Parts: sequence; structure tokens; C-alpha cells
Amino acid sequence: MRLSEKKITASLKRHGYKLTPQRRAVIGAIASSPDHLTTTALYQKVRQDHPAIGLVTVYRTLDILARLELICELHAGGSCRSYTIAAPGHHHHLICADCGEVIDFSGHYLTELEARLCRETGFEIEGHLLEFIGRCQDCQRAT
Amino acid sequence: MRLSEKKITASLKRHGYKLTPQRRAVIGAIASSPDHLTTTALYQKVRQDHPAIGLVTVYRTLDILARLELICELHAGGSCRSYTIAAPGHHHHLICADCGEVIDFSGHYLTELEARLCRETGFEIEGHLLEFIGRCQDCQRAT
DNA sequence: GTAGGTGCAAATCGTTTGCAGTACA
DNA sequence: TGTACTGCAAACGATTTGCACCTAC
Repeated sequence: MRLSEKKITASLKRHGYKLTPQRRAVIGAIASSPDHLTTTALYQKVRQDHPAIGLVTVYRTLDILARLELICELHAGGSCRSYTIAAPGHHHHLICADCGEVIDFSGHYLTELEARLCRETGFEIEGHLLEFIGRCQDCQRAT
Repeated sequence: MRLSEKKITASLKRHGYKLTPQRRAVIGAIASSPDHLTTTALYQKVRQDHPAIGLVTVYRTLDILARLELICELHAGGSCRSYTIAAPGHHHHLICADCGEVIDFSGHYLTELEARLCRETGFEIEGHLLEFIGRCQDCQRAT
């Protein structure tokens, strides 16, 4: 279950952001895609029914959405970020190094470890990043 | 315990890479720092006793060292990479969001999870990235 | 009406590449 | 000696910023 378009726009309003057609378009595009999209990919998609939108606006909208934790950011290996609608609760990613497919999985494998690290280092732990890199079945066959 | 400068140069030679003064300088700089350094920070440091070196050479050297797994790469949150001498065995990072301090810890907390993901998704898992973000004791006090 | 949002162009940042000269093995 | 390495400059992609105009509230 992922956040609906409605909930996202509502949350934007609640935080005092204006609801422009551009923002609706970005939210619509990201909400209608099951995959993680890079900013540029999302830009292409949004342009299909909103040709006048600027790439900058997409960046700014994504920035707001990420800050409100309405979308989730993925640091897939290299130097590019991609986004998808946030799923409630914490989750992690399994990424195919060849085709870029992303599988989400969730669980609390790390709470125990986190508690131990807190105790041993005195850190106040705010979050973590857990990603597996590998090759999906299709790409294995393709070799 | 971290790899010594000697072991690194030896490994470079063993893999057929030439041992130039520039490479020695980069290795010396990274080996003498206990911290993780970004490429640019490392470049500044190397220039202190090797002013003629080019940033490009630092990039290329780091690339080789990372490929040979002699140094380890850190994707600290944002879009910048930093490097430090590799510790033997696999390890993870605990990063202070305020001051950037990095604590290494090791363990095989993920092998079981990795096996389960393999089974369930058919992925061939090549590696993973596990980083905790938080605030160290000093920064907590500083608030 | 006005603060906030938009879009363009230009600036910036980190990183890579082409190429001619240089130096290690 | 020959191949690999270096350094410059230029290219590059992703992201940010300055600014004038525009629009949702």
C-alpha cells in the first residue's frame, strides 16, 4: 500500500504549500508509476501531458515532497537519485545492477543492531540506509 | 587494523600497475588520515607536498584503489563520495550527520537476510550498503 | 493584492574524456 | 623502448541559483 495522490496533495496543503497544476502533474506522474524514477525520467513523463513544465520545477517539487517524506529517495549505487511514492513504514531496496529494477522489502532486521550501536558508541541514531545490489533473474538469463 | 601503505603499493604492483610518485603521494595521504576524505579533500592534502599533481590523477588513482578494494568507498547521504583505507573484512558505517565523524563496525548481520532475499526474489546478490546516520555524543552535547 | 511559485538562462559542482607529452619498468 | 601514466583543457550530466514574470489563495 502506497500513499494516494489525494493524501499527498492534502499533506502539501496542510503544510502551507500552494497546489499548482505543475505540482499536481508531478505528483500524478510519480503516483502512477510503480517504479523508481530519476528526476530526468520523471521530467520526461510529466512533459507528456504538461509540455511547458520546467525541469527546475520538477526538482523543486521533488525536494518538497522528499522533505515531507511523501516520496522516498533512493541512492542507487552511482551518483543519481531516484524517487518513488513513499510506502508507509520503513523499507529497504534490492537493486538490479544491470537493468535498474528495484524491489522493496520491509522488516525490522536492524533494530537490535541499532540499539547495540547506540549503547556502544553513544550515538543518537536517526536513520539508516540499507540497500542490496545484485542481478535480477532476467539479467542473469541474459548473460 | 588497516592496510599498511606497503601492502597497498605491493598490491598495486602485483596487479601490473606502475608505481609513480603521484600514486605514492595519494596512497600516503589517504593512509595517513584516520578519516574518510572526499576526492577534493584528498586532492588538497596531496598538493601540500606534491603541488603539481592534477585532480584527474587523484580520481584515477582512487578509481584503481577502489577497484582493487584497497580503499573503501562511503556514500555518505548526499551526492558525494569519500574514501578511506580499507579495513580487512566487510564493514559498515555509522555517520554523524552534524560533524561527519565516521565509525566503522563489522559483523555479518545481513547474511541470513541476504539468503532469504535470494530465495524469494531470485536475485543474485552481489553486495550491500549499510549505513547508519545519527549524531555523535559531542554533537548531542553541543545542542 | 501579495507571497509564493514558475520558467528561463546561466552558474556551479563533481566527474570524465581526448590528447599530446612524459616517465616507469 | 614501449606502454602505461600524467596533466591540461574541455566536455559532461546533474543540480542550483538569480531574476523577472505569473498565479493560487
